[in-house]
Amino acid sequence: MSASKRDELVQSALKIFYEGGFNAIGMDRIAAETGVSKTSIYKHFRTKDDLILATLRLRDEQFRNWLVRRVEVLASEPSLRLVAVFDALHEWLTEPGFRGCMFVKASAEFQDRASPIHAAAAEHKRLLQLYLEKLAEKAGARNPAELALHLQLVSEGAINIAHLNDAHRAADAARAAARVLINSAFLPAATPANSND
Amino acid sequence: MSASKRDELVQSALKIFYEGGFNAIGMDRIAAETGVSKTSIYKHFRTKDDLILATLRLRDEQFRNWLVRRVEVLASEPSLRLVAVFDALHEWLTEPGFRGCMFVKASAEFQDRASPIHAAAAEHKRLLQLYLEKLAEKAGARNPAELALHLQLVSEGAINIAHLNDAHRAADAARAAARVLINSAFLPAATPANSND
DNA sequence: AGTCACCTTTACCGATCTGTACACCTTTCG
DNA sequence: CGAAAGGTGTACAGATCGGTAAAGGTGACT
Repeated sequence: MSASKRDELVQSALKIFYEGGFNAIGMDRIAAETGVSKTSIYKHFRTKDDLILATLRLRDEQFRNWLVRRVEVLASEPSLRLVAVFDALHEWLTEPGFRGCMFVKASAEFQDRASPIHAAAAEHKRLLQLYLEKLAEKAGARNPAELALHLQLVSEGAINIAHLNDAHRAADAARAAARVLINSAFLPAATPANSND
Repeated sequence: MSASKRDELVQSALKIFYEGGFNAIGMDRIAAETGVSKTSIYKHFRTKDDLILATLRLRDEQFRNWLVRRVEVLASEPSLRLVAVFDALHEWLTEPGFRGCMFVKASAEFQDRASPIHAAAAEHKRLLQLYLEKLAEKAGARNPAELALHLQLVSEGAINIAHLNDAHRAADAARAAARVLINSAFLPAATPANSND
């Protein structure tokens, strides 16, 4: 009972924070829109930051699960899954309710590096990078860690630009740029991308 | 007098907002840290949003000027200037005071598409894209608009990841990924990146 | 010297913020 | 049927939010 109620609360809070921002949304609004009284909310979470952390944990879990499963469905061969990541990304960016990355927003509103919220956002990005790295590894990339980071830069950029300008254009461009980077990472060291001066 | 005082105020507010966030910083704090009384601030700006808009305009001007001049110094040939953009970016990302992109933060805290602040952030990104497009055009890229967008995705992603994780790694990776994308954009259509299904 | 325009300080407004005290109601168990 | 227990809404506290009114200072120009 209490556990599932709590999950519902976090799920609702997630949506409200995502659409309205963390600082801009007050606990009164959370209580009003979730139907859970403020007193009860503070029974489950000692502070607002704790509630925000819980929503971020849920978001991290939901998003990564969604991405992994979507990629599994879209492509079965390891070499194709890297591209499939950007097909899944395309789907997300062009969704009607798309409002940017929740963790980017969280890190924008809680800049203090000591804040657990900032740390949670950083951790989410690290986990995504790790996922890409594993995909690149299975696909047999020359340098999986490097390719993963390159792809993450493109995907993060696409998320931001999609939020500010044309989402379709950004999503298409991300897919195209990713293809170029992926191809280059499998070529027999034709273009040494990491040549320093 | 009034004009330069105003500029000083905006300059100081820019720094304070950049380090503390827009919603988190109150006007009392702006008044206290700038030494300008709240009454005087509201003589120059009717609302807090107006002050924020002024800081964003200043930031846009300063950043684009800095980037253009830095690229001019770092490379004289058009074909090399595209790479130089990422050398300049590297310098910025690894600065001690780097705290992410101010416009990303602004758009994160003011998500409403009707907000002039959101629009200002979008405009900034559009202007940067235009600058990259002009560079790509002068360098003789096959598809300047597409290359510019690809490079912007990488650069935006690097700004975000640098803010959350290792800045040096992100900056290096951005430079490497940019080189790959630039090289590919000058090859005689060997890898058609924009091939749709 | 006197006047005027501007800037500052101080105090304040109503609204909203996070977080809490307390009385109430429901549920469960004896 | 009654009583202990725990979740519920109301109402509130203390602080801070954006924004303003009014009075006191300060300097420049005539």
